[in-house]
Amino acid sequence: MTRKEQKEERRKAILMTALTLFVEKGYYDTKITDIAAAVPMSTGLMFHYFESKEVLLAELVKMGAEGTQALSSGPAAQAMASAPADQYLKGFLQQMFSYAKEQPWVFNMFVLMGQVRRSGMPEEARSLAASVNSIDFTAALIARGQKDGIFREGDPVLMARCFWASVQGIMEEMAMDKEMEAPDPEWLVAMLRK
Amino acid sequence: MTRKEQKEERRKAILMTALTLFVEKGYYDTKITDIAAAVPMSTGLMFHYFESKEVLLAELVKMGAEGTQALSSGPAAQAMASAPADQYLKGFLQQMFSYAKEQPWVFNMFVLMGQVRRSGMPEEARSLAASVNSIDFTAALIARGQKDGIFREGDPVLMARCFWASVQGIMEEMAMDKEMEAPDPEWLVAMLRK
DNA sequence: TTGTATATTGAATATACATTCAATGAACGA
DNA sequence: TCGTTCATTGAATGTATATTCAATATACAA
Repeated sequence: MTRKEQKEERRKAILMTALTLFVEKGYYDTKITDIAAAVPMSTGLMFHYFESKEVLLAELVKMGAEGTQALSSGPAAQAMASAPADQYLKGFLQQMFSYAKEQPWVFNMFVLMGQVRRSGMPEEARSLAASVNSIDFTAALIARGQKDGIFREGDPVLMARCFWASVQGIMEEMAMDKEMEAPDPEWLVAMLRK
Repeated sequence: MTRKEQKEERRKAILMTALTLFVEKGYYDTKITDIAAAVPMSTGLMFHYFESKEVLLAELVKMGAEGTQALSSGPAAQAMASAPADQYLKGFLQQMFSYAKEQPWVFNMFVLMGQVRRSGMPEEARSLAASVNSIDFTAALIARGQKDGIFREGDPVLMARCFWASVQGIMEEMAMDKEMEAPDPEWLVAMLRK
């Protein structure tokens, strides 16, 4: 393995460790030394890999943004084009909730993105996260569901915002209590149903 | 007005200012100087009224806890005993959402309580907020709704947690975007309906 | 093998804030 | 009116922790 690959690995290890801690304890409560100790590595070395804590967060958010981008253009987006709106959303949630245990980082990333977008966090990360827009996509989906007569009336954008805000709330709850069971995705989709 | 009353007034002003800022910018991003400037008052004077930032937060959380307590034992609780479960929950949400504009502090308090309970925050406040338990109350309500055949099957406790987590998510969204319209409470109650 | 670049460490430094404090002003009781 | 107590200020201090740095070890290339 080349030196560059090694470094890349190490960076990933730091990113994943930080992600976990940020979601578990919050950004401000997670000290650089906490991350370093968890990786593990010396405090000083952290700055060989990331120039600051803010940049580390921004990097995570960038990953999250790219992932989200990929999701809404990749094969999943194709599936959406064909599947009924309610089925698509249920499938998405099913996936995300099961990730909570199998691929915690995907789940944590989702939670972090939401947190960064909302609560007080460094501005760069904030605006990066805010630029990710799953609302328009979902609103379009909801509008289609309304045309098909399966979703209730109402402003699709507002409905989409409420839908994701609810998902966010539940995921944060799950993140803070690892024992908590996932909800039935149908409960959430029922918010939208006629 | 007596000296003591004056002091009490001033304390309340600080508490309300802090509440707003904590919800708008987050606890850690809100500096003592920000609160002082917003009240307005000198930085040093803050400590004449509250011995520390943590205590200030704890005080707010205590208020919130008492308020919640009052809610679940006061006249509202009586109403609940008689009203159908779905009607009760819808009424509660209706109230809370309309407070967002008329009595922002009630709304903000609700948001703050949820945030403190979850994300990384000083331990004293955390445990205070965690001690407030609206879950059991709601779970009982849901169980009754299930008996009456209006709510879907499922663990009432899990359903209650998901319900409040969703409400929390939506309220945080509303808190960060003051322009956002409130959802129709029915959307949320629909999570529970059969 | 040797020299150069990179990785690693932990202690030293810098900084951002919370908190303290000495001084001043305003109210209030005697 | 005078003295005592509380309110208020802004600058000084203390502290936590992010960040830097000089020193050392390790890998790699020639």
